[in-house]
Amino acid sequence: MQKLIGQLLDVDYMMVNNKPLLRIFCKQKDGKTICLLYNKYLPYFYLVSPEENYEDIKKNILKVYPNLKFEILEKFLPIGYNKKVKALKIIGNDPSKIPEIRGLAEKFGTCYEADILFKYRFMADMQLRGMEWIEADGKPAKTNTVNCDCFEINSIKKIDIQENAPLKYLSLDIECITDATDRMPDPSKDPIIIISLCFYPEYKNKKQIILISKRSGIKNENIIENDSEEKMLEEFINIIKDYDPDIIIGYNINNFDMPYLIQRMETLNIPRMLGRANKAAFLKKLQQGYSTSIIGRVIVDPYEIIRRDPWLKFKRYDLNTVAKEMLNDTKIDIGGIREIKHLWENDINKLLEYAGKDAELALKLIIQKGLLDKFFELSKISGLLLQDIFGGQSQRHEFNILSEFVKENILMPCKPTLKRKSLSEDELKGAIVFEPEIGLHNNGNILVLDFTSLYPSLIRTYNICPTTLLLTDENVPFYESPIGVKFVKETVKEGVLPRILKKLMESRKAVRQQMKNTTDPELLRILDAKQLALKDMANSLYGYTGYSRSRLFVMSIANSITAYGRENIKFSKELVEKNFPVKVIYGDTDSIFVKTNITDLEASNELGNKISEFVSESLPGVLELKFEKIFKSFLILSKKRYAGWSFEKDGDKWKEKIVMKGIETVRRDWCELVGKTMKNILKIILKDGDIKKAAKIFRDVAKDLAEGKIPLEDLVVIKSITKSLDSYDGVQPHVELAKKMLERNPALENIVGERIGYVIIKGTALLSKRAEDPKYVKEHGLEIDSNYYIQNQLLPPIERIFEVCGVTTTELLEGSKQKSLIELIKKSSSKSESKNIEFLENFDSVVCRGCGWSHHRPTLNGKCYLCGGQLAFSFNGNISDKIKILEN
DNA sequence: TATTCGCGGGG
DNA sequence: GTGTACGCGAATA
Repeated sequence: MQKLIGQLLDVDYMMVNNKPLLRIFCKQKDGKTICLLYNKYLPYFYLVSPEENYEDIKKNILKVYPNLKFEILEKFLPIGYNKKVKALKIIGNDPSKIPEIRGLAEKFGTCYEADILFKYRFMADMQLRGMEWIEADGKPAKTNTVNCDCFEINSIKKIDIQENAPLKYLSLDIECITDATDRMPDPSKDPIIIISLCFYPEYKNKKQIILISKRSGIKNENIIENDSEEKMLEEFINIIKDYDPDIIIGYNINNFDMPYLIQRMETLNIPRMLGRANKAAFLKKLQQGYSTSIIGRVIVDPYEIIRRDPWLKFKRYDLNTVAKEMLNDTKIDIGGIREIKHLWENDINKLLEYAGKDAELALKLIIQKGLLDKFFELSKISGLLLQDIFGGQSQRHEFNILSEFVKENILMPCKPTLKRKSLSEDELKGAIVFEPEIGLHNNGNILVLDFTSLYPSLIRTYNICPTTLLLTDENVPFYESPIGVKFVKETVKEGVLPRILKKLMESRKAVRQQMKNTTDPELLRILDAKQLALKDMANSLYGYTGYSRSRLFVMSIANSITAYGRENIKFSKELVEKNFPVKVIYGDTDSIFVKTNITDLEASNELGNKISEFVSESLPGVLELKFEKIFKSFLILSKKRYAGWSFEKDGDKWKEKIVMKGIETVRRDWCELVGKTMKNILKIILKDGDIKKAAKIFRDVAKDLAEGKIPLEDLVVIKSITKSLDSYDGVQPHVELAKKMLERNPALENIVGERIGYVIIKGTALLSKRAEDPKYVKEHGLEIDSNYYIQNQLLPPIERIFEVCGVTTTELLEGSKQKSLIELIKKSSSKSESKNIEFLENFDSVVCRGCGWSHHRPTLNGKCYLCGGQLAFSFNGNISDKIKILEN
């Protein structure tokens, strides 16, 4: 017997002699992988029915499944306080037979925990967690089913070790060739020609190896030539086995490289032995996309991580853009994807360079940017295995809660079988958003105060949990939510959710404290990832209670949380306004914006702290209203859309910046000019408070546009051709341009998948037909349609900003020295809204004379899209006489 | 205004 | 494998 210590990487099982044998893959401190084998654990679930029925039920089930075992245990139901029941534990042998047995059992009562994955069933019962350390007693075992040292173990338990074992990372990228011109390559026909691999740490002193499927006499020790695609794939499998990575990385690997590799191996009849056990890599087609599992390894897709990270906002998420933004590095330019075939035949070195760089970039993103740090921590905090942490948040909470329920003898419900849309009649009522005082506020600082993690704090304060829900009249102290739902007080029984949150929030506090006491950058990075993971988990638990497919979905609980939230924020608003010479001009969910009559930063800071202290003292439980920052000027357009010039104290210095919420400056369908101009204008309005100057900036841009002084690059809009050109139904500018370009240069041949950048040029044709290639525009000296750029690109996002500052669109455009501009707009017949420019100040909405519908802005043809009736201007509810303008 | 639809990344 | 996405803009009624 020996003591084994390792970090938990993966768990699976195999059937041996009709019993499951668990295989627990762990990483030792020195980086060596071991596999622990455990055969003393069987699958089971619970059935709840009146106790007197259990003997009959057993007999009935045994008739069909004679090998099952039973126990009757005392348990608590998950929903409702103190609901004791006798539950029938049904113990099976083969985990994969459980769904079938459940089907039968469901005839006799309600099943619990009948859809917990076997590996998680085991982990929850043993209180094990993904990426946490375990200690086991075992002796060496021999098996040919696993590719690392194995031990047969008798016991296993979690132990506390902070550090992480060193992991091995392999990044890969494949290249294919196809004859098809209008689709992606097809693994049943089109070969893989290159597999490029990048290692971290190095493999046999190499950072990189590139495999190719033919011999062309390249002399390079990092290139391995093969006689055929089959041989190349076999070599690939050998390298995986030999290097034995823990993490496999690739850009969009989940939805391209992995599914392609696996399907290709299937097509060519190559055993897909990529994992640490004798089990083929497993590919599953989902509704949309794929999921691949490889025993003992984790597949990591930087594309998915980056796209889902709210802090990483880019215009596009292709590897080139992301690498440029995050690494200041780029892909190798081979002049379009259809060049691959040409390079494969004529310039293989260039192609190898290209493939090599792609794998390298994907690896760099993960390693240099520490993208996995947070996920290691999330795995530890939620208990999920690392490979499952990239899915949704609901699974993270589910396992965490299950582990707690196991400790407290509470049954976990099965996932609700999702019926139709309306599971219940009442809906989730959301948070409160105060009606904002629209416009520019710059005559008195605005203080922003936030409830620190509002929903988690509410759950803790009022002991909100399915397990504390008071369903019957009992003589115990309770909290009653504003919608009349009762939860027993923590003095009676602390809820599971409040306890989980307490743990999450208190460890976050501790981690942040620890961060203040360290300067080691490596440690700081890990600690920051940890506190972020803790914050994520705490903040998303509320969402889980209101998620209709949650195992613990109770609408009245989710509604109680938001109701408490509304109550507390309203209470705070009134308290602040009653006790201080201020006015709350806006608030959303967990924040209030307090307008003061002072402009001094230090004085504002003092007042902010005073308000925070005063309100927090009056708030119940762990609720706290924190003073967050000061806005020297604040521009609010509508609910959830504002910009401000913020000041935050950092030590004894003030840090200032422009913050924006709900106001976008980057959008796929906008050219660069739009964002640039917007930022510029907002800066001037907020910092200088000079609206006239801002308006002048706008007019200058308009003027420069008309005079052709704006660089073409700032006017380009880029869109992709996603399918063959004739399969597009409507007319879209980039599609029309692609057609044109093809006509001019038939050698382009395949344009599908290409990104087309276009500008709109002057002319009388339909807008879409006037899309043109910027290069062509330069070469032929064509004139861009400045009117289009003003009306369709600049004006829509910017006019609202000026409008709330009291500048009408008329004024905005009139001051322009380019008098003809207005004329131009008036005459332009394609856009009726342009014709209204002159009269904008005379109406506040556009109403249909037929159905009375109030439109936000005039429609293109001047007719109501609901009933086809004529539109008319309306001011203060009165329909204007100037209908003629529309009809002209 | 509500609701559905389709797409992203990759070769 | 006792399972499986999501969020958003555009189009449509």
